[in-house]
Amino acid sequence: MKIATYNVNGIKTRLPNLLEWLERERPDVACLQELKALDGAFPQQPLLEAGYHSLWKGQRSWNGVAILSRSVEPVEIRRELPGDPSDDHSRYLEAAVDGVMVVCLYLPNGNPQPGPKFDYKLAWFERLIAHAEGLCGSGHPVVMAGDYNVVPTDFDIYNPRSWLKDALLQPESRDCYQRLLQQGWIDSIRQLHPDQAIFTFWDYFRKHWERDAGLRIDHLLLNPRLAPCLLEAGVDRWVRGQAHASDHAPTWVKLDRARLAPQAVPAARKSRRSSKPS
DNA sequence: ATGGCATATCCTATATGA
Repeated sequence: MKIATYNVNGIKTRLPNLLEWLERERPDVACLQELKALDGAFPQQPLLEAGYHSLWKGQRSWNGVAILSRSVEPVEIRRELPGDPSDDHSRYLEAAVDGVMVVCLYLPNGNPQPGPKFDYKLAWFERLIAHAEGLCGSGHPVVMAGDYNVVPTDFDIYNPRSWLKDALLQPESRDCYQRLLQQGWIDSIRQLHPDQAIFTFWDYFRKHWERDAGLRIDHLLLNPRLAPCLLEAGVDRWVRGQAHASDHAPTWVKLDRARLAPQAVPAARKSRRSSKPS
């Protein structure tokens, strides 16, 4: 099972790139961010023709997230990150897909920093940490995939020098990310490639792509139940090199669900094992 | 301190992104 996350930076403009990627890489699940489109403008039909069911949550101009699934329909669990009913940004979707809980998130960028946007980023992150705690220990296999807008360490960027004041590298942002991992989540890419600089984003300026001057900000976190299934993790870099590309590349994991450990059976139920149903 | 580029919409100008 291949699960990917891809910040498309505008799904209307990016649809040809998205369809080409889906056709070539055939992910089973794709979490998309930055749709930048209203619900009614989501390209449901072209995606169905490409073999993908969709759940989506749009918004005019900004944000917007979707979960695509091949062969099976994703079952929606929630469309909002709990904790602030006044938050009207479309940044969160949660669904069950073929036995796996899939979270698709688009964490606020937070620039300029300091300021209200950075405060919003940290507040959103705190809400995520609070909600993720329950997901982590739920006993269900869970993947939290998305654009976290956090460069976890200086090893995850070509050169931190010109980004030191950026919201993506601030100690507060990194501390939130570490606190998430401390709950028990596995950072898939880092788990399998501890010594390799891997990037998922290259900005449009100053020939960053041509120079491979990138950042790692798109992450797939696995909870302890799902972590033993991790087989491979990587970035479809070729997508970033295409004409009219997003500034992000799709990032993915391959999972072997046969490795799912049997769930702990509560003692009260376990004791009934001997009484056969008639 | 600014800008480099790309997306969107209230589109020959401005807000946002990372």
